[in-house]
Amino acid sequence: MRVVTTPASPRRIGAEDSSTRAQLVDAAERLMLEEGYAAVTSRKVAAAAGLKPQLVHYYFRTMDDLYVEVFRRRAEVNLAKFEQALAADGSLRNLWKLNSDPRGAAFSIEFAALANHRKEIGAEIARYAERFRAAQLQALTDALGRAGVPADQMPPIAALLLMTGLTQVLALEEMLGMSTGHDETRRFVEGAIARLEEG
Amino acid sequence: MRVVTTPASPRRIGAEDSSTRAQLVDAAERLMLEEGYAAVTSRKVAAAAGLKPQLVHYYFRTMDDLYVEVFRRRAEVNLAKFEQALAADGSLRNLWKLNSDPRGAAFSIEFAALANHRKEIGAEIARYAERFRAAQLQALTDALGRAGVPADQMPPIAALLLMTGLTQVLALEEMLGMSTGHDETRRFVEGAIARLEEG
DNA sequence: GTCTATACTTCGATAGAC
DNA sequence: GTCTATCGAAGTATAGAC
Repeated sequence: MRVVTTPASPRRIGAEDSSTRAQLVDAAERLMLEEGYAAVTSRKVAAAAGLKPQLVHYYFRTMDDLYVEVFRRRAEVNLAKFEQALAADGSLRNLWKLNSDPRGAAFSIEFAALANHRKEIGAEIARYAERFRAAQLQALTDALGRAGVPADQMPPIAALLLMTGLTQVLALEEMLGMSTGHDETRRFVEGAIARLEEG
Repeated sequence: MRVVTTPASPRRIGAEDSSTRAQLVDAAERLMLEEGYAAVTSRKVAAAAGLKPQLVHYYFRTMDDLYVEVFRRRAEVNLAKFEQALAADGSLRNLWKLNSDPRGAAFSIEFAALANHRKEIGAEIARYAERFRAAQLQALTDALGRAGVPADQMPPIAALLLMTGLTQVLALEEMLGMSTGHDETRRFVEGAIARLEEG
């Protein structure tokens, strides 16, 4: 399926499979990680890609369109990787490990801030978040079931939200240079998982 | 104690107790919540306060100085309120309730994004986060002790990070319009707290 | 102590040339 | 299908008038 955005303006837009366009998305992604979304301006993106600033507006009608594209591309890759890793090993331990990867924390924060006041970007993020949620919930429900944990004692959705929140807060604090209690908490969670899966 | 920022420039800066200055901080806070940090520009802040744009730079040497002031003022108020509420009722139930307040989630996200690439702001946030952490950890350690939960079975720091993460993820998802499983998770946590405190 | 006039940079976006 | 010349608006910051 191919979603065609309504051409509110008569202005022409470059082809989606252009390699120049891909270079711009790459540069925007790098900038977003290194300096935050406020630094992702048409001029800086172009400079980082070694291109002229006007090209950004040839390939993307607005800067928001570029932000959405950066998010979408990265999200698709992440989701695919995640589903593949879970298919290979659906254990609680692996689910926790996959969630603990702090790469992408900076990314999440930038987009959360963007979503905060850019309706279209918020909707795009919510769509992907729901897909992640569904995939993770299925995996966690299966894993808890195998470990013999009754759903009324620990509802899978509660376990999932607890795990998601914990990994997010750990990543955020590490970005701020805070680490007190992190190791102890990780040991606690990993111990609990080991006990669940081994007996 | 009065911290004097080094006058790297000879430019004069307005008095800290000026009411005009306070109006600017108010306006900046409002803008930050409504439109995000990227919308907190000297012109917009001034317009929202009904003042001239140049006044922003009279009272704040840089925009970052203004951001830090917005954060600091709000953080001090929050911390004082929190400590007061905990002194009146230090139960687990109240600790959970205080953390569940979603007001300020937008605020946290904006500043997390800012901290991501503004060293000075990150340091300021980390300072306050450490103070919050210490106050909460003390309260939670006491409450878990009263409930008879052994520390090696549920380390207070792990419980705190789990609770903090959960409330953050719930607030963030609600901002995005997601709410699946939230009620069920809240019921689960509140049930667990009730069981702990009632026997 | 308070505010304004002004400089100069960077922004997003479009119309039109190749 | 691809890129450039150019515009008007908005950005931060300073020097100097009251």
